[in-house]
Amino acid sequence: MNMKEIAKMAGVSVATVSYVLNGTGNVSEKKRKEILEIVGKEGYSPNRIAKSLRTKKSSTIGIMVEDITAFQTPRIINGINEYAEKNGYTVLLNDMSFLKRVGKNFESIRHYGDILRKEVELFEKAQVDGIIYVALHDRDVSDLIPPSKVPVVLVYCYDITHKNYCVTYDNVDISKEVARYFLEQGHRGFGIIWGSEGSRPAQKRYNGYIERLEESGIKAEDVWTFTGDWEFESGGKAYKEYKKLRNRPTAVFAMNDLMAVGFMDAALDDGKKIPEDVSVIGFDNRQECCFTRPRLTTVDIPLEQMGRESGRLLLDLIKGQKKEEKKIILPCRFIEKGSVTAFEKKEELL
Amino acid sequence: MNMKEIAKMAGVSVATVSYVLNGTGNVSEKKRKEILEIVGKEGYSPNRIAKSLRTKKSSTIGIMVEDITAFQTPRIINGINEYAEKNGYTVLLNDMSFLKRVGKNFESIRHYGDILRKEVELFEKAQVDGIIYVALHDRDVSDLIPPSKVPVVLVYCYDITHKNYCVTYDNVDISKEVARYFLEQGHRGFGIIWGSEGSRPAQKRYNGYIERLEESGIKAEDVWTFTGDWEFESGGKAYKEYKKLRNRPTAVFAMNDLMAVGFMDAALDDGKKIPEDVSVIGFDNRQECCFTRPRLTTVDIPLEQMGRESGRLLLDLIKGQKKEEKKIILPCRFIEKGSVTAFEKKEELL
DNA sequence: CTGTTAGCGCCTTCAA
DNA sequence: TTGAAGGCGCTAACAG
Repeated sequence: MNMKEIAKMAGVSVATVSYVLNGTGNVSEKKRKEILEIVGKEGYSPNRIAKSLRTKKSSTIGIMVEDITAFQTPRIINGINEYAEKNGYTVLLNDMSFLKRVGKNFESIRHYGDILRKEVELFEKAQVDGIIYVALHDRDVSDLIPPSKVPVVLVYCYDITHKNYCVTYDNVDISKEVARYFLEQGHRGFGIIWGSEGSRPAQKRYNGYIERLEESGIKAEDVWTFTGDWEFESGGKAYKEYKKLRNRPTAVFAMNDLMAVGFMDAALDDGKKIPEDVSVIGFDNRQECCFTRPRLTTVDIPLEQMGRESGRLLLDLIKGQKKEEKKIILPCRFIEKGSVTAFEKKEELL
Repeated sequence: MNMKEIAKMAGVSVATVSYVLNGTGNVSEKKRKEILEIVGKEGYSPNRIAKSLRTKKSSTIGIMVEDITAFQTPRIINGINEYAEKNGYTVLLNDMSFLKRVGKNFESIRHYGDILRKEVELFEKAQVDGIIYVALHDRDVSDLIPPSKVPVVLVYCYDITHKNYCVTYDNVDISKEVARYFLEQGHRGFGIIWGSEGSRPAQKRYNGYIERLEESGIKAEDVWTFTGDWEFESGGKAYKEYKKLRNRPTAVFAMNDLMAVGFMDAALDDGKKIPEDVSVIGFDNRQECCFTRPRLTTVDIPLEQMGRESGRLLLDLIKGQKKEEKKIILPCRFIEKGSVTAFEKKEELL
């Protein structure tokens, strides 16, 4: 079934059918209805390939994901896909499987420039109208993504050169929220387990946490700090250091769930009670950590929403809209579970 | 840059260029080289859209996933994508987000026939050469997937009518392996927590488990059985029943990780020690369960491999190969962790 | 061995 | 308001 046949059935020319279907041109209401009826009855819809060839638009966007098995990726794809489909776009997926290739050594992804170039080319050959790049780890990816003829939006990463559009989440406010929550529960001794050194998200989480604590009169130098590397094992190392302290904080904010669970695991192995002896809050709301005992209080990143917003941004860019702001920042959500104890006699502790 | 320009530069006709690029037709070695050199220098590659329009082949396969946030989906996509890309195919993704729509009530997916039809049509319009359908839950999906003009392969589900090709994993052998492992560790009292009634995978897991136990002289009627519904909560219910038993088995095989963890959680809440008081084995190797205390001994499903094999099968079908066998069954892998105790004096227990 | 040419299905300019 | 016709880039007869 093609336009020619529809036109014949309706007794009009293909042009008229095209006008009706695309809402271009002026067609009398009568013919319009006749044509639409036939189109409906026949279940006809234009051949996208032919249309693309003609219009140089494919109504297709490409999603490049650094690794689809990374915890954040599926929810982000979910958001993108939802938005794209709702707007008549189809999604091409490309998974670069970087976890297998580089393990945890994210920086070495830089050496895979040829793969990235190849994938972008692949997408361009497939005539995608735009590209969304979903990172494996929240980090600076400036100059990583090769220049492309079509618009590009980055998700779950950032670009210090501000050359690229990116969609990310807010670290500062939610870290303040974490501090506030600890304070509200009556905690007065605080610790923080850093992600890797030099990480911007880590710096922001630190800043937010400390700022809120300082508001309540707690000094930054009184906050116990341990620098980890985002991995489970460094949570255990953090606990070893924690144990050496004279005044052990009752409230520990780990900058991600893996370190939080590593810390908890080591503490439990050591016979400590959680949350009674030490309370812990994580970050990421990873599925891996949803059945720990106690359940980990944590922070959920708005991944679906990041997906949707990146889709929206990309489609706007495709339509030629100019965007002043290169960065979209979405708020996180605090997830209260069971890894923080509440002190009843809050006043006494002050 | 198009073929015409390349042809002009090489002083030949477009047909010759096409012949060279596609390896069709006979072209003199000399012209061949000249053309390839120019193509290489210009970084030219044929427009896929135009090619598709002409050949009615898109070198694209569509993946329909019932839900990309289901635990098995990303690894399956990973396998498909890897195989497809290696063979020059591009992947279109379509996520139907059924978890949001139907929750755990998988059977009601049947009522979403219109969505399925729409998605298949969408893929057909996009001219995919074949479709892979990835289910949310391992169940019978016969007559669920609307007929399509292109080959279809189902993954992580089955079709009792044998109309469709499907790729799945072996339940029987691995369940025997579970029983064997318990026996080897010296266990002599056994239990099993069923998935939902009427589930084929559950029946097979039961059969394998029991068969191996019977080989060692344990009678089926002596195996404590509880019927759950695959969910976390039913693990807790199972524990309540378990507690009422006079002769409590030391070895419990839960047919999935969620029920296993639900059981463990209830047991731990009740002051029991795991694995000392009761040992547990799960099924699925879900990420959600990787940080329980103790770590859950379980069964890993070969998801990436299922993805790769479904890709291979689909591409073979696209090329017109006839396949005798409608079903590909891949073996699972036993994952030994810490939720099973070993009795030292195994002989005495016999 | 190589070139000419007729479409694939659609959009869009131009003319009526 | 409508229709005729060219062409998007490519493939594959067919002719030479």
